[in-house]
Amino acid sequence: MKSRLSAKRQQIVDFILQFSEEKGYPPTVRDIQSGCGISSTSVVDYHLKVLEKEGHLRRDPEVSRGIGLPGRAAAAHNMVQVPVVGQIAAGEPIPVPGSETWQAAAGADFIEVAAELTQGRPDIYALKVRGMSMIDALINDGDMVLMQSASTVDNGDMAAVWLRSEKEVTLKKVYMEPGRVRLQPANSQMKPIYTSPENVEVQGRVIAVIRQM
Amino acid sequence: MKSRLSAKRQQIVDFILQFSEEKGYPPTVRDIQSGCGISSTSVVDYHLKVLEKEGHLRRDPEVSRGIGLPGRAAAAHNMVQVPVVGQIAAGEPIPVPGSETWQAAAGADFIEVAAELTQGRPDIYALKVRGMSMIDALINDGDMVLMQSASTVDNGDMAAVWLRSEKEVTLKKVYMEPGRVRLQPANSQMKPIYTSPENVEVQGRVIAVIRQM
DNA sequence: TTTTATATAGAACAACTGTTCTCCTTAAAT
DNA sequence: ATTTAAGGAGAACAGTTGTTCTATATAAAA
Repeated sequence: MKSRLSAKRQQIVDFILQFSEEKGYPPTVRDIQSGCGISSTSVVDYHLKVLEKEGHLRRDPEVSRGIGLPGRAAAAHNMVQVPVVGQIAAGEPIPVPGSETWQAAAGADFIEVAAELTQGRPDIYALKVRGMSMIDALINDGDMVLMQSASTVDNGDMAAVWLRSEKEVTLKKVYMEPGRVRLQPANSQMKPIYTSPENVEVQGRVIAVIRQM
Repeated sequence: MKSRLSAKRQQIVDFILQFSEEKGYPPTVRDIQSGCGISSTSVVDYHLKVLEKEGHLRRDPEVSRGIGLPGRAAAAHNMVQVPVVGQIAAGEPIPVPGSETWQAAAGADFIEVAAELTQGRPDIYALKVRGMSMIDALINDGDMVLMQSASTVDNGDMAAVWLRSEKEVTLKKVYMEPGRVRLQPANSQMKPIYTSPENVEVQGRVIAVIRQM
């Protein structure tokens, strides 16, 4: 379908690519005209028509900047806006955003993270750690924790659990054992905590930790 | 960091995002108008102006479809490709990429991080932590450390230092004190190490730590 | 009540933009 | 020499599109 391109047409394709990358939207016919040193819009249109027929690009008729280069959709860098819904500290349950509360939390901020980090999972939110109570999870004051809402977790998942009797939230690896729950700190030098299943309430799964100096 | 949006404005941002993804180019004011059920173009323009002032999008004046969402189509500005140049372990100096080695490292991987994390600093690279020797810096096996090349650091900076006599690299907060150097673990419960200035060789400054579960 | 900030409408303008029409130029093929 | 194909130039048209002006509505603040 695609044939080799003449110098001029290759220049046009290159220009469209570069323009799109730089500006975030495709060029107009006249952008291409001045960008490639062409004297008339009709010449640009002529080349674009050929390029489209040969399959080198796609045009939406009568749409301004309606030019698309194949394969550019996949090249889009994926970023995710993650809402920072609150802080996590030892003395209180973590704020889990409900489906509606999601939008409502006043004054909420966002952090941008690579989609790679969330692995496409929905309902991700972030918490800023306050205090040093999570230090045995290798998480320090000021760290940002990416969370996924969950009431249950798989064995070995790092999770935020609320300990009812201690009235404390903690980040630990959770292991269900016969008759009890083992909460294992991320720091293997530290000893696990054992407690009853009734005492633990899983509030979310830890997706990632980001610490900025 | 961006503030929360009203329902209508959130709808507009969502529409721009979806439109851009689908079509490959941003919508016009009138596309947004019909797409969001707004009765006048001036209302769209009004909301776009607010959204731009609040930093939720960027507009190129008098340019058709001149709307750009941060992190999406024109993501090149908001994302940074950071090369993962190697691993960091206790037994060896960290591999610092030279200006030319930068491109040369065969099979080098990259991680995409938000530009927010690097704060525009150049010469950032990443190291994957091997082993548990950095655990007193609250850094675990498998963590990704963002580094900036540096041979000197400010007092209190978290840095990668090579201890000559111990033949060991470690991540600590560095404090220059009269006649000695104090290496303070990030975990304040742990005791600092004191050594001579001749024994420490600063290899880089820690910008951020990313841990993925 | 008056004022102010926010949000919505409708209309209109001027510039932007895709498209098309006619008229060239060049080079190879017939 | 004539034809044909590919490429180019200039102008003009009509629909598109960003922008602005004026007017209205609502709710909070003074």
